[in-house]
Amino acid sequence: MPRASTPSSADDNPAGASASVRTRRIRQFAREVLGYDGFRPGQERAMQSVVGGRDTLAVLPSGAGKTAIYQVAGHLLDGPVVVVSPLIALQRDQVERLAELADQAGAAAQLNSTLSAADQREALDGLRDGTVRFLFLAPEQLTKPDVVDAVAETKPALFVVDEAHCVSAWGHDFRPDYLRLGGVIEQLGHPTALALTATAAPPVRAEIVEQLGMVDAEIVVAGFDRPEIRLEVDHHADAHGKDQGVLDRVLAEVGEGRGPGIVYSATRRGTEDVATALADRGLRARHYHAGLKKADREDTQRAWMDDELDVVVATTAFGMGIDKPGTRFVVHAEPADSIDSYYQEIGRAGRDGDPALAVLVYRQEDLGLRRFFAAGTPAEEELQQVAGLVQAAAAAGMDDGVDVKELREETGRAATPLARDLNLLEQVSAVVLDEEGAAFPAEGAPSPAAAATQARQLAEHHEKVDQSRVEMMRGYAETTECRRQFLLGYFGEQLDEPCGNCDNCSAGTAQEHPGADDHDTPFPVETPVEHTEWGHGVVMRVEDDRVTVLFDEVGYKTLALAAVLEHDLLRTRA
DNA sequence: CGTACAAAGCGTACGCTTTGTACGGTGCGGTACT
Repeated sequence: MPRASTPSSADDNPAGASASVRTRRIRQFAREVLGYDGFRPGQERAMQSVVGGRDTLAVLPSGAGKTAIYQVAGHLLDGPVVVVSPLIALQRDQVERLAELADQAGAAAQLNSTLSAADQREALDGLRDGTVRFLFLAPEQLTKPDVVDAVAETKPALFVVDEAHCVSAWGHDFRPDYLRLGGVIEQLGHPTALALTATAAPPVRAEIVEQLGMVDAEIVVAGFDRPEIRLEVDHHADAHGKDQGVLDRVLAEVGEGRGPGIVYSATRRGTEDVATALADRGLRARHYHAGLKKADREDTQRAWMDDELDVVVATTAFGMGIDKPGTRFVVHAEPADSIDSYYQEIGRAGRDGDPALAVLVYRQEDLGLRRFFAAGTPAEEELQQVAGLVQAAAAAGMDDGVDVKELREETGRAATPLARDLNLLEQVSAVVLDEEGAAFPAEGAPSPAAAATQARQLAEHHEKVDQSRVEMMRGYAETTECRRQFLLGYFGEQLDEPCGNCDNCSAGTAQEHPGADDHDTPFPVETPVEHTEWGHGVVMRVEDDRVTVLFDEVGYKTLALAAVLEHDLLRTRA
């Protein structure tokens, strides 16, 4: 693999080359190596940005060729490409796909715990000697100093975070190493950073940019609308009627030849019940969730891909990396935790471009579970106790720090909340966690009481935002306006006319309402505003009698326009 | 927050209602044990 060590001309160094030279080389690579005769929306702009050495966040739909964006960089830039990918299965798929192009684009390798120690060493050696151009790994790998050192030595040209919404969705509690990627990028000498995702609402985008420490980031957003997916919501008052409603919907779709499809349920138990009921009625149905044996999960996924199933009934465990273009419907037995999640889940239907259906079978009470998952700000006393124990251990000269196991013995509480407490304290710079997860007081750490206050405030902020995201999900379920206008508005995209392909448009309840350029609206979409109580925000959505604002501190709020005007609640910011 | 299932309460002997309580999702990596 040729790697120019000292670029001799602009042509050898695309990062320093003029935009027109970059354009020429990108197009040449796309045509000759990838076999493209054109680009998908946003794709070339993202390539330009990355090859020009600029940090980039690309929000592009699945199937829009996100992989090609870093392939081109791997080809045109001097240095390897590190790709952070959330699932080992995804890493494996990507390595296999790149292997087909290995001659021109350079070999790819993965680094994870399923490999033997020898294979892990081989991957890093390959990166070092230039035979490996693309290294795929999970964020957890980058908590190991020897991995970071080995990667840093190779002076990577590009640091890619694939499925970058995970930074926001999983970073806070579930997989906190996502929040440490910004530090890793710094340790690597800040190579160009590229974040890729299919769905991210404006606040999620902002968080990705912030957490990764992206500098002057170019944000490319394209192709959000999926007009081929029909949007419907079925309302039910009682639990039994809702269960029946789910079955009826699936039976009708499959019965009339409009399968296969996915049913999403919020609980593992739910997936089993629905799959059993559908199988009893003669459908080829299986359930899928993270509690099943690995072999069963793999076999269900294989059967799904091989057209052996009418329906998979699954929790959110089923999805990322599963791309079946002929999926005809996605039925939700419970609402998702946010419109971000919902849009990603229904986006698995109709990827072939043919008509598809997304139905939310809705009961208001089902939002309770989502509210529960969004809740859980720890008590300040609890945080203070943990911060105090970490400090006391250090003061007593315990060089190994304090780990969750010791905290469990000291406090008698469960490991999960303790790990969450430590992560919160880390985020407010009160403690530092080493690669083994042991906690030490941070340099210049605030007192345990002050740290606890800050950590509680941070958790409270996350909770408010998460709860407001649940509320937006409710808004989608209960709106009588055009559902597609609602969805796209949530992502900051305006659809000027009602879509004509949702239940509200069909029923005639979706009226045309004032858009962004309507001068009668006191607060047009995207107006920065200031609320007397909630502070800074941006108008996301305008209806006849109300306005939805996304506030920095408390997330989404829908306000009655009459009350806003009467009490002067909102002011336009310059 | 809401549900399911168990335990206790009711007021008169087994069947019903009320109260209590546990549980709910996503995956990496490493370790213990076959």
